[in-house]
Amino acid sequence: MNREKLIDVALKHYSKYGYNGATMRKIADDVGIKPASIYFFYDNKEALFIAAFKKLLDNHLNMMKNTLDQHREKSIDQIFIALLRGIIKHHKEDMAATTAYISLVTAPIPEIKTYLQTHMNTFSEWLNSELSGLLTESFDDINKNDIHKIVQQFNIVGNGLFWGLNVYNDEVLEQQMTIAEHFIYTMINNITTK
Amino acid sequence: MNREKLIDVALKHYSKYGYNGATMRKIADDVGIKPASIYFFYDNKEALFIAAFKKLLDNHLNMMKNTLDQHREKSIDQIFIALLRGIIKHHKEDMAATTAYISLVTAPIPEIKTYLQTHMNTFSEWLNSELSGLLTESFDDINKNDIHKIVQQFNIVGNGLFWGLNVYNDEVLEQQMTIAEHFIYTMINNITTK
Amino acid sequence: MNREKLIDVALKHYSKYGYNGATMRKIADDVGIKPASIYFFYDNKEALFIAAFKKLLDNHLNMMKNTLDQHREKSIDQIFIALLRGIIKHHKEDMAATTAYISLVTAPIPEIKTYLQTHMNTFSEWLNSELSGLLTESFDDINKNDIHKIVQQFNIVGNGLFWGLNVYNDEVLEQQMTIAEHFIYTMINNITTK
Amino acid sequence: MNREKLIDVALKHYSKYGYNGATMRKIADDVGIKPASIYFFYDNKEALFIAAFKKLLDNHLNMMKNTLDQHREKSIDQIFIALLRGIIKHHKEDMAATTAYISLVTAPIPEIKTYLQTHMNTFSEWLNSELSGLLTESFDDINKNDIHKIVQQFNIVGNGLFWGLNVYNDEVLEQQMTIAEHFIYTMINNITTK
DNA sequence: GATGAATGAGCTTTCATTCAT
DNA sequence: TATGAATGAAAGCTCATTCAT
Repeated sequence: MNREKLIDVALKHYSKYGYNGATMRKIADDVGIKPASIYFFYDNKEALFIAAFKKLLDNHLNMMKNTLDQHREKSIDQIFIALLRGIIKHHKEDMAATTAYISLVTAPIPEIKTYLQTHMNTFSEWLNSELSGLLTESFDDINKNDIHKIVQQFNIVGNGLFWGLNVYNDEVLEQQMTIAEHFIYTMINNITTK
Repeated sequence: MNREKLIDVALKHYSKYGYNGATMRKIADDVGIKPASIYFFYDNKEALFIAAFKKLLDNHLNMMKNTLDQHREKSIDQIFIALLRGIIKHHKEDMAATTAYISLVTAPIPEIKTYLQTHMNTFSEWLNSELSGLLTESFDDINKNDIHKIVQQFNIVGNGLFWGLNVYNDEVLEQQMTIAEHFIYTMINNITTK
Repeated sequence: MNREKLIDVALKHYSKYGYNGATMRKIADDVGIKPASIYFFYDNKEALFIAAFKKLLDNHLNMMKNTLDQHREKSIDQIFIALLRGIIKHHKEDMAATTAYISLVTAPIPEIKTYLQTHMNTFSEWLNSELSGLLTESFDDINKNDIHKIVQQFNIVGNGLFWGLNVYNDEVLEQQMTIAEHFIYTMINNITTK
Repeated sequence: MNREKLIDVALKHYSKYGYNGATMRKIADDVGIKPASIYFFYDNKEALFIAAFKKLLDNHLNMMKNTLDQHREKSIDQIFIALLRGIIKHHKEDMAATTAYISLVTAPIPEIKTYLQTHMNTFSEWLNSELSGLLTESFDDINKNDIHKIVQQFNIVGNGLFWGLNVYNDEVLEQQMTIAEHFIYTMINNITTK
């Protein structure tokens, strides 16, 4: 279907050329239609990209939710590690989406920035509450402060791996993933043995 | 001087609007000259931006070198922490440069990508060798493998803070910085007590 | 139709102002459309002019072919004279095309020069073979060498009249045409009475 | 000297790129000065080119005068042939000047066109009167009408060779030159044997 | 004599968008 | 649904020219 295809191609071009570099003509060419035809589906360029970014962020959120659901039955450290691996795998598999995602941070459309901000908050809150829930379930006597600290640690490591994705080659990235795993083990172990 | 001013304004506009969104006219307006005058200093748009990006990356490297030099006499954990704080402070103080830096990763000019790659390698190697040197000086019996591991851990945390810079508000960021400090202490402590 | 009209106007402006002096804006104005619209029909300025020059040279060739066909039944000297008169008439009637044609010799676009060279060869060969055929039909015992000589003489006179077209006024030109006629008669007579 | 060098380079660029294609910058580069410096020697672009064209046309006239003077003592047919050979040699030796000369016919500056017209008349009158003088000296009883006819014939052949210069290769051109010689002989012979 | 710096005007071209079909 | 044709606006860039030094 064209509506969907348009969004995918728009994202691809956005990740390659930026918002102003992604032109209606090139997108239309890539989809196999004429530029004028895009306007049947979307009112204008901005509307097309807002739809595209919405999908991008929704995908990101859904991926994390799915990853979490698939590993819910595992031990807490395995879940944390699975989430980290999920982040990396998801972004590696669709680097176009990943660079698009990064570019959003510097997007020139105000509405996009607002939308991104909202998404970030939603995502943070969701992750925070999910990880908190998991930790409470696993450790009876864990206090709120420790939970908060562990979640933040997870965020730092997750973000560190994510940015590394764009900066290092596969080999270095895998080394960092291994180190991150050890880090998770130590983190969880610290709670247990307290 | 106009040559220098042009570069700064170009970076500002790049960080705000991306490469294609940063127009010669707007840059010229901002500098206070006419668009045609830019071409007296730089052959074309690409040349201007390459010069700007070069300066951006050089600044980044110099900042890290200076930060390190200023804290060289301190204990190893204090140096690591100072570097992390230096990264954050430097990027916070010039967010325009920081978003420009991030955008470089998705820059549409091939020559830029190559230049960025080279810079990244230089930077990584420099950081790696400096940190390795510091660790060897501080701990007589530390082995190569452990050094490598610690450097990578530092990279993860540094990158995590860096990306957090663009995603979280000041409060959360400060929390993460505190956590990162604890992390550094633990890391160094682990070596000492081995 | 605009595609055709564009070509004609482009030629007119080329003959008046040269390649760099013929601007897309002025051509568009003359056709009655906006500059941007030209790009719907032709990829760029060069493509437009190449199309225009192609038509110019094709017209020239066709005109010569038609002139010849219209006079084929006449005596050989009358045919030769008709061709000369045809050349002059055709160029006089469309001086814009004629000056455009002359300018092609000094055109700054390499592709044009190549195309012109090819056309010139095609034209020369066609004229040579046609005139040779006519001469062989008219004179049983004429030898190859003489044919070649006569064709070359015709070329000299034709070119002489053509260049005179751009240099002399109508009166002088008509005198030269009369002289050229006498020249043709003498030339043909020489064969007959050999 | 720069004034002279400027003119030569200007002509070269005019012959290559046309009036609008010959830019002050490129000319300055070629001469080895800065564009602003041209304005010390010539008020503006038009003044520079008018000076250049003036020199071009003067050279042409002088060349013809010299050629004639060098061969004045020869027989009339040899003089005519020498003039034709002189035209070809002069133009072949400086094709840049030749194409510049041709381009003048289509020059976009009105003042140039007027100047060219004047030159053409001067040149025609000079050639006419010189050739008439030579013919009168050589043939006592030649009448005015015949003189006029012969001069015009010479013009046709001269112009034919000249245009051939731009259209044919060296081999064909030499063939045409030979034919032109025969033509001159016949022409002169016709008078003698009348 | 020469030029560094600057600019108004204008160039070719691209862009998002429109609208009748 | 889709597009051929068109366009206003603006892009990057070049040009001839000026002028203080």
